[in-house]
Amino acid sequence: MPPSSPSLDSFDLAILAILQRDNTTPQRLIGEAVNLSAPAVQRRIKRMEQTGVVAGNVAIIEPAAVGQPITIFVEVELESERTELIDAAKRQFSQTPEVQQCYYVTGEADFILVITVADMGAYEALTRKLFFGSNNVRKFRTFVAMDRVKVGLTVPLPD
Amino acid sequence: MPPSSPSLDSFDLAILAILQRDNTTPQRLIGEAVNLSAPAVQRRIKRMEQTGVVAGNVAIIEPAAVGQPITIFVEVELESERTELIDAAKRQFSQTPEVQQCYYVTGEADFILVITVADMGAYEALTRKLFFGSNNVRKFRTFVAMDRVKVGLTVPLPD
DNA sequence: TATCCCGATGAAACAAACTTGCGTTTCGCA
DNA sequence: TGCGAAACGCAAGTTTGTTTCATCGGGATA
Repeated sequence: MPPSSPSLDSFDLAILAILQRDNTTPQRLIGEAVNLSAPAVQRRIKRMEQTGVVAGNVAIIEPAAVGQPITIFVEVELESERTELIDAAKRQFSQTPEVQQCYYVTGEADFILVITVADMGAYEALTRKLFFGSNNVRKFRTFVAMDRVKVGLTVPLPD
Repeated sequence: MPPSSPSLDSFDLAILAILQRDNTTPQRLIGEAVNLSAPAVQRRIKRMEQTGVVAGNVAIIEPAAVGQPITIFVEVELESERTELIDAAKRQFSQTPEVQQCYYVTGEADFILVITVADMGAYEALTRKLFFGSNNVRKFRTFVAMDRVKVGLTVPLPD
């Protein structure tokens, strides 16, 4: 459980705006941009990492470059919404590497998945494993991405 | 346009696996993990960044910590699929900060959006701007995320 | 088979960035 | 007015990133 965050001031937000665009930016440059010394920047970053405001620092890999050029969305509807079955589904989706993102949602579906695969054959095999293999999936709808218009985990920051 | 990548060997893939989990890992440690010297690691990373295999280095921000606790999926169906209108929609979605991800897809919808907002009021306002404001949106379906089961841009890497 | 060339490597030197300690300032509150 | 907590900047120390350079194969060619 992340420690509660004591709320962020405008310095923190300005720092976050930079880091979520490029976290290799030197603290010195960040400092110049926000009018703070490098150590001050460093302390704030450290605090936000410890409190969970910054959830991670990662390199973004181009899927096509590593043989996973196809992105697919799937809406999954379950037969039963018993808690244990929901949890079992969450667990299975989480453990599947091809499932890049998984959300439990309200509405006409129960889950929405973002899946990354090498080709449609791989997707077909995955559906067999994840959906047909489970007798708790009532149905699922597939959307193949023709264009990844905007991709990222960037969050809009308040002013 | 990213320069073509000459294909990656097992060293590159091992390095990528580490970086997409934590890109603050020192090159020295990466070197130990993959049996390479730090300079060798550094050259490979640099090359992969230049060829576009590594598309970015970013901090992941917890949306709830910056006042955007609600994640919403939207399937958007357009009235017309004329190229210019598609492109106009792509442009508008790309420019909207609350639209974190946008995909142009095949199937029963034209676009799938991942949206981040502070509350349902903000979402309602956004729908007015993006969908009702445009007379090219035939309909849209909303899915509110109750649980962000798995989030990230991690790509499965070949062995 | 010998030779040349190319690309990648590791060791070491170097530069840059990160991190810590410390004295000072600021600000809220008694 | 005085006290304490929190944050600051500076400067020193440490770690990390980067460049240089000599060397090591692997392949193509003669």
